[in-house]
Amino acid sequence: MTQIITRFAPSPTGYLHIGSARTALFNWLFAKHHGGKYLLRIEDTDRARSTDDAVCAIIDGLNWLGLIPDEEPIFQFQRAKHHADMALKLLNEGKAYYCYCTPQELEEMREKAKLEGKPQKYDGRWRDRDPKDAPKDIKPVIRLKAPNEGETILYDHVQGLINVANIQLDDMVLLRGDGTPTYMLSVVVDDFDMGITHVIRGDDHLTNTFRQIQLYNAFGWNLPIFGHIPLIHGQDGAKLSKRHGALGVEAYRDMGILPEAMCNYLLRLGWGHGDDEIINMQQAIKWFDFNGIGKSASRLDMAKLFHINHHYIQHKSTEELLILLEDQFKQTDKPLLSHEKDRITIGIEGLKKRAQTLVELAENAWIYRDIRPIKIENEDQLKTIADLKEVFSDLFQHLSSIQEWSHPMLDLELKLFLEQKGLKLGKIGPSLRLILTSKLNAPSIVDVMLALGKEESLLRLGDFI
RNA sequence: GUCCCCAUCGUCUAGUGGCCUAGGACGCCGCCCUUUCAAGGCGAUAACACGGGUUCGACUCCCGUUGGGGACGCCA
Repeated sequence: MTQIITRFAPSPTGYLHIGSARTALFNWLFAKHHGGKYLLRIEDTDRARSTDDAVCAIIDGLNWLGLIPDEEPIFQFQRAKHHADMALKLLNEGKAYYCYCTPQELEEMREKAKLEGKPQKYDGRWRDRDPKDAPKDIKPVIRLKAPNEGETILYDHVQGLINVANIQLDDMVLLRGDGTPTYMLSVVVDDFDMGITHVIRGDDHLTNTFRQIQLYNAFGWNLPIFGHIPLIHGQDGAKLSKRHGALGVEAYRDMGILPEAMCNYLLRLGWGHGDDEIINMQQAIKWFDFNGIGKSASRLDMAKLFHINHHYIQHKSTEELLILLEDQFKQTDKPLLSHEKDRITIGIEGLKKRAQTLVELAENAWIYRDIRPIKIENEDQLKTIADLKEVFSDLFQHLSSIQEWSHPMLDLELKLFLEQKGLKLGKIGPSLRLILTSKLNAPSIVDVMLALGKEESLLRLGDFI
């Protein structure tokens, strides 16, 4: 049995698109599931649009998700010479021909076809024409002499059996006028040379596949197995675009999404395994296969992504979370100090259950950083605090006398204090929380005091009496 | 316009002819817990696009309609 080899083949014209990321994930999982190899090929044959930045962005994105290829990436453009030779080979074998059409002619052809209600395609006018008729001033392209009757059949492992009448497919360009190979040619030659056994890619390539099959046939090569996965749409069901929100995976990383949450979410978008929702990568490798892939397009749902992210945050260890937090804070101008880390370590439980993203976690964690004196802008809040000044002064004394700064003790002493004063926590709670954290919404007061420690708690309280 | 694909709660999905009074998850709503915000617990609402067949029996198979999507480049 031959080893299974899959590939992810993005064109480096921008960030790693969220849909592409899922394609990469599926290829990676499929390969791992079958004990095969997953390769990366950068399709940079469009020299005008390909950039090094995009290559970096894509590789960064894949690394972030943990989708590391099993071999060094292949850059398609470096193989252009070989691709061109393969086109020439077909030409010599009479399976391809020179076409001298101008772009204008092609344009007219399409216009005409549209008006007549015919498929928009090249009409093959140079297919059997004598090259002696060739205009001298035009650099010809090489086109495949594709069959113009019968049909091309694809057994797609996701979509099932599909066939297209060859009359619908025109003689595609293999080599451009400037001698560079087109995508269609490069893909087929590379997939063949790389020994790709399974081509898993987006639905948008489905029609290309029929042309590519014709090329495989012209070369006399065996077909790989194809699986075309449905596209990801925006909330409104239309093709995912900028107005639907973030497209690049790096934007999700910047939002504070965990890579494992991203993978889990992407995995469940278009693939299912019974009622399972939270699936780690080990489990996914065990379960992933064509049969779980759905046939219909799915919509991106941020709420669910956030929910899954929340789940993964809850299950991170304190150590891991602290590293992630340090990372978050590196992006601000105040790196995390060691005593701040100590406070956060104590308060982490209260923080993380309130965070759906790392960004939120970091924002919430600010209450445990050095932010004295606490700034409160709201006049009403300041007034309420001022009105309670005596109570807080007494509370300061009360807390100062506590020897054991522990959760049960603080809980007890706070209750005791309120009882003595004949107060409900509702009366002073909001103000106290403001004094300690500057926020109206935060973890419980006892948790906050515990994490801050006695000294800092009293200092913050002292600032307001 | 031509060709191709798709169609279960708002969303992601389970369901492969009888296990379906259609299951789970997210969201939404309600209740409980609660010093706030969360988290958590409990509960509710909610779907087989439509019309024909096939069959003893269709969410499941077939055909059509409608709706949605994709592809029609010397882009990838």
